[in-house]
Order: sequence, then C-alpha cells, then structure tokens
Amino acid sequence: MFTEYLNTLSEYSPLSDVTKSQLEPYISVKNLNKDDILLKHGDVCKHIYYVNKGFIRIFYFKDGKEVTEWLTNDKHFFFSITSYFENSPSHLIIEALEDSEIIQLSKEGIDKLRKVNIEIANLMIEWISVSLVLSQKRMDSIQFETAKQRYDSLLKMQPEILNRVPLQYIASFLGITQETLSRIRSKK
Amino acid sequence: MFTEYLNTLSEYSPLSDVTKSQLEPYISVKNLNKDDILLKHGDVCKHIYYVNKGFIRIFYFKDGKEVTEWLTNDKHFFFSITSYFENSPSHLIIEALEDSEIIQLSKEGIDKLRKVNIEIANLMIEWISVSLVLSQKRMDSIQFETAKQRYDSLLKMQPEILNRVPLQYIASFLGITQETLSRIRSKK
DNA sequence: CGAGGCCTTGACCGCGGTCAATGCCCGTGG
DNA sequence: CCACGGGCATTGACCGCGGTCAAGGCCTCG
Repeated sequence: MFTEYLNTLSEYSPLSDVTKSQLEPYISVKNLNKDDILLKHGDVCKHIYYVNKGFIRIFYFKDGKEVTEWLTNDKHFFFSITSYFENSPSHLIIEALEDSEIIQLSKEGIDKLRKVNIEIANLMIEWISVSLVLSQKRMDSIQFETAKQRYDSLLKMQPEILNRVPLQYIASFLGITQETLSRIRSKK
Repeated sequence: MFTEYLNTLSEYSPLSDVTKSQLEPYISVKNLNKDDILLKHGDVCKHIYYVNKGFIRIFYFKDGKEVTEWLTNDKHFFFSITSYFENSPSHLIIEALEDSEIIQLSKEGIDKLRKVNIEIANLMIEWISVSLVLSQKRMDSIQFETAKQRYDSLLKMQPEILNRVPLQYIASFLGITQETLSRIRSKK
C-alpha cells in the first residue's frame, strides 16, 4: 500500500521500512471531482497533502475578492502553512480544478511520530526547509520582478498550466489582475 | 556557560540537560563593533545566530543598490535562509548597526546532532516553522499593504527601531525608497 | 570652514489597478 | 436548430502609488 508515495517521501529524507510501516496508518486517499473543496474556510488544516493526479488551487477571500495563493499539479506536496502550524482556522480554501487524486498524511500522525522517530523528524525538517526557501524566493519575485517577468518565468516553469487553469486564477497567482495579464499576453 | 541562551532555545522546544551539554561545544560568542561584517557576500552561512545585544542588518546588492532584507535587535534569532539550507554562497551580507554581541550555533553541530538527537530535530522543526509562518506573513504584507500601512505596523511592532536604524535602511526593509518613506513621514 | 553623509522636497512618469463596455464561447431550453 | 444567457477574456479610459532623477537643506566631524 502507498509504496510509490512512501518512496517519494524517502527522496526528501531516507526512511527505513519500519518507519514506513509506522506512517501507513496515517495515510489516506481522497478522490475529488472538479470543483470539489478539499479544505473549507474556517477548517483547521490537519494534513499534508500530495497531488497524485490532478490540479489544485489554494485561495482565499480578500475584500470580497478571490486571491489565488498557490496552484499545483501532479506530484507535488502542499498544505495551508499558517493553519497547519498555528492550528488556527484556515483563511485559505483548497479546491480541485480537475478531477484529482490526493494522498493525505495526517498532522496527528506526523506530530505523534516526529517526537519519537528521528527519521520522521528529519523528513519534516527537509520538507519545511524546502518550503521556506521557496517562500523566500517567491517574496523576492513579487517584490522585484515586473508582472511580465513573473508571467514569463511561470510559463517556463509550468508551461502546461495555460491549458489547465483559467487565466483569472493565473493572474491572481501572479499577484496581478485579470486585465493586466490580458494586456501582457496581447503584447507578444 | 550559555545557560541563558540554552534556556531560550528550550522555549522553542524542550531540551534535556544531556542535550544542552551536547550543544555546548558548538556554541560560541562573537563580539562585533558597529559596522563590522558578520557574514560576507560569497561566504556560506554556517551558523544560526542570536542577537544577545545590539542591532543587526541583513542586506544584499540588487543592481548596484543595497536592499535591506531584515533588521533585528536584541533577543532574536536570524540566519541567511537560502545560503544555510542550500549550502550556497550567500548573496546576503550581515552587518552590525551597533556594537553587538552575537551567539552562534554552528550548522555543522546542528546537522550532526539532529540526525541522532530527536530533541534537536524537533527544535529545528519549531524554528523553521516559525520562520515559515513569518515569511508567509511578510509576503502578504508586501503584496497587499500600502507603504504607509507597512510603516505604521513596523512602528507599532518595533517603535525603538526609529532611534537605532537610519531611515534609508528602514525604507529598504519596508520595500520602498528613501524618498517615499520621507514623504510618508512628513504627512502626519 | 568645508566635505560628505543623510534626509527632504519637487517634477515627472510608468506600472498596474479600477470601472465599464464589449467580445467570445458554450451549454441549455424553447 | 437557433436564440439567449452566463462565464470568461479582452480592450479602453482614467488614475494613483511609488519609482527615478536632481537639487537643496542640515549635521557632524576632521
């Protein structure tokens, strides 16, 4: 069960077979249809998720408007950082943009195991340090790159996003309005 | 030795006496005069630092101009995130804005111990997750708040910063130019 | 007293936001 | 099968925040 998933975890930090079997009880699969909600506003994020198949959007409402915080497709991990760590009701909403298969690892399990299993503690360290570096880089790009530069590098990193995600979400993810994205795209 | 410092560490995640004594050999103190450089451009960040006394600025050069990435005073931890985790030459420079006393914990020690000592692994998790939440909040503020809002909340959080840090550094830390900060300040 | 660092002030401008109108595509029902 | 309505994207007019460049004021220190 979950062999492929557990191997993916091991790539971050090696896990012994014993550790893998300790994790198993805390892993489950969730199948979502397009437009299904994985995490509602106000819920506490109690899992670290992995997109086995599909496309996921994380967003929230700001002054009545949707702000897309993250877009992620196959084979990536994600979770609501603040809600997860602070155990606070999430202002983020997680939804499926396509029919998706999500593998989830429960926070309850992670927190229990990381106190006694050092492999899991170190997995956690690798995981969140990658997120931290990513978060820093994203901040840098929002602060110093123009909207066009951000769009261009998104296209380079994830070209398939254009066919799978509505432009309004991409715009919001880039930190700009739909109109601005449209103007950027028309000039080239 | 370093009792107070070790107790501060314990506040993040409890450390037994055994663990504390394991950490000791990797702790050292560095005294800096005003304008001294703690980490040069191109060096790899090999410590997690703690300001016991003084004021620290982290900055880098962007198109020939200094960008202040972080300002921190007494009783806070800091390090060059990307350089530390990716073991890459730092594009950041760390300098003392006042005579300062820095306590440093070596990465070599942390990495050695966290593989075998679960208390230290968990300390590291608490540490990084705090940074991660902070980083997310900072991104949010850069993306959605106006320069004035950011200035006002900085004043609320760290009022003493005004007396201890030149305005040009504060401006850059807020993500704006010196001129814009000056205009904000003159209107009130 | 003069030089240099730091801060302020003014003139100008461009990126990207807002609001509103229009275009385009597609699914549904008469 | 076509007509209409709604969701999504484009386009235009306008504007404000904050950046750039340049000049000038004010301290401090040699």
